[in-house]
Amino acid sequence: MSDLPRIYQPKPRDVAASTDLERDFAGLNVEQQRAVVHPGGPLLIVAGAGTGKTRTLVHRVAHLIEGGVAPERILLLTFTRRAAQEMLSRAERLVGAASARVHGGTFHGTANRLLRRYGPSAGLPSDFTILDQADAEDLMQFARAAAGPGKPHEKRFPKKETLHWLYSRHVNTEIPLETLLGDELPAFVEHEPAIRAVLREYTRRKAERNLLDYDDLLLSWAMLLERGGELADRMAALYDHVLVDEYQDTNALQARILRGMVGRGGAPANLTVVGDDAQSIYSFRGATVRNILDFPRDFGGATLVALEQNYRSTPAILDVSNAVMAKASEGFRKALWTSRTGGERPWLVTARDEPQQTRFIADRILELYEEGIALSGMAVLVRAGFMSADLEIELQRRGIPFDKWGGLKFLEAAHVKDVLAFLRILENPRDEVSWYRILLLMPGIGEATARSAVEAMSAGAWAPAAFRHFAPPARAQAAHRALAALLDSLRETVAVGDGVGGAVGLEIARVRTLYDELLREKYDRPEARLADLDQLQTIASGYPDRASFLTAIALEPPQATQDLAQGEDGPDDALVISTIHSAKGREWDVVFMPWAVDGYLPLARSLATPEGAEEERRLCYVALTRARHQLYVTYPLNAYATRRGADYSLDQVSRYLDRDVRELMLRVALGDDDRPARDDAPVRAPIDLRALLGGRF
DNA sequence: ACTAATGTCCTTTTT
DNA sequence: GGACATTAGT
Repeated sequence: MSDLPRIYQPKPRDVAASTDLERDFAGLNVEQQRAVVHPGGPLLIVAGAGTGKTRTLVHRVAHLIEGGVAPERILLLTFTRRAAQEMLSRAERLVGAASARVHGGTFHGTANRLLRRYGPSAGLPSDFTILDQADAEDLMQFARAAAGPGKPHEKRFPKKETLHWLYSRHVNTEIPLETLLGDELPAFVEHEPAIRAVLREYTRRKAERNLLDYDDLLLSWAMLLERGGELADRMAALYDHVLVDEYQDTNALQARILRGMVGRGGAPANLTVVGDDAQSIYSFRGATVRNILDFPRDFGGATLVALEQNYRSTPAILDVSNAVMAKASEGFRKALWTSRTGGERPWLVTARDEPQQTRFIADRILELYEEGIALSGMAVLVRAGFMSADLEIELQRRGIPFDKWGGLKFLEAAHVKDVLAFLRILENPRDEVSWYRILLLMPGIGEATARSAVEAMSAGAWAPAAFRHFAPPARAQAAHRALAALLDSLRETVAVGDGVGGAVGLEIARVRTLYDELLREKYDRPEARLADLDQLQTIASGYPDRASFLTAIALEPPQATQDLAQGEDGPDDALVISTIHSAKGREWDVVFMPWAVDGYLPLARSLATPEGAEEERRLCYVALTRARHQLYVTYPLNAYATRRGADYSLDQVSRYLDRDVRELMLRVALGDDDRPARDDAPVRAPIDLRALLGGRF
């Protein structure tokens, strides 16, 4: 494509890197250049969608290295590890292999790395296990049972998910517990003492079992820095420059970490943050736009650069996006512009019902494909994972390959978690949650037997023998024997395969000699689940050892099949189906946005607060601005959401597509034959009925 | 006393 | 389809 920035193109070998760098630098606009050459001290780049934010960051990294900063003394914090990798590989084309030494990753991944190294001097053993959210909630369940209110729940007590949400929210936002309870969960205010007891118990159990949840990773990092002393100085001295992408989606805790990592001892805070308040969509995780808005205050003397020239989308798409944000209630007022011209108005397609909406999208994808647009150049963006179910079936039926991003169910599936539980107790025999999970799988072992088994092991210092010598009731004896034998054989596998690539895959194979049988009994159609386990095995074989596999799977879940597919089948051409959240920072030639109805976008649940509704608007904006050339927004006229008690109909076009927005779009109605009827000449209503009605008196 | 089977409600977004 | 509560069955 001719309008691709040069930086995307492979660098000819015989051209010196610096020549490339200079030539490309000239292709940046004035604001981008300012950001790139900013010497030091805090820098805030407010970058609208598609304004070359990534390109600017890449150049800044390259510029720093060219200027003599050692690559390993640069830290690049991004939202996903993949984003970091993409930037670093682009930087490599500018300054060569040196950029590979730049430290890049997510906040959580970086916390993990630093804590394994510096934690031991602060009483945190380096072999901690990381709990993902589901694990953390399971552990919360145990804490709830142990420290919660007495057996009969006289009054409703919060469930494990709610307790975990409360804990996480408190840690990430630093809002006091009592305030959170009063504002968000007033029904549980009276339980505050019991809730505190449960959270204490939760924390105690994590410490006792050497477990860290996602929040602990950040919290420990922050606290090590804030405690001061030699350890903090050494961590802060690791980096000369810190760059943070997607700053609008960071939270208060992450801001604390940054304050600790830069500008220690009066040195200039060499911190660059990039973000767009209009794309802040992670408040449910405690992110706050305040981080961006307060940046100049938090880091004195900050330089501000605003990028507003859009290089991604056609003016027609940009106009619609801008119109959606024009009605936003707060935020930096800015409008993206482009020097390009042309482009068709985005379509607003009205379908009769969901099946017709689905058929339209599938039809259109095939048409565009035949016109020469690769499937991988198209994406379908939805508010929530379940909204693409019908489309996925249709695509499968028609043989259109697709990758689904976000809402990855693979690692959450019960059978995958079951198998992982075996690996986890090998890695950390004190992992009570995994023990329970495994024990309850076995026929003849129920809750009571599992509990006494865990107690016996705890008494026996979690040694392998403690389980072997546990005496189960008669009905559970066969199960106990089989499980003990498997665990013993797994420990042998470890001894043999230690340090050998593929050892983890072998362990999984060994686990499956027992587990596959259980799976077959439990499900009528186990094939799909068995295939998942095959895939898990393949993924695991790529890791050098069990510990790194388990850590990777908690921090950076493989993006479904695609990480795998790239190594095996080569570059498959596949359509992308993604949640809007997971589409952040990406772009496609053609974007479809189905379900543009009130209730789904905005999602009904999010409307409880005005802030929630505003975030949904930004979500809509993020989706629209992913499109380069063509944008199709669709909605069905008749659809129903089945909800407890009152089913409600989804029959209103999304409130964010108000009249001003719709006038910028091409109205298309689908007929009974599915043929799109374009209304190419939308006229403003020639008569004003309101005025006529009112004029009678 | 314990496990297995049945019934009921709910289903956002992610490190 | 899954998590949780309840009931049936051993």
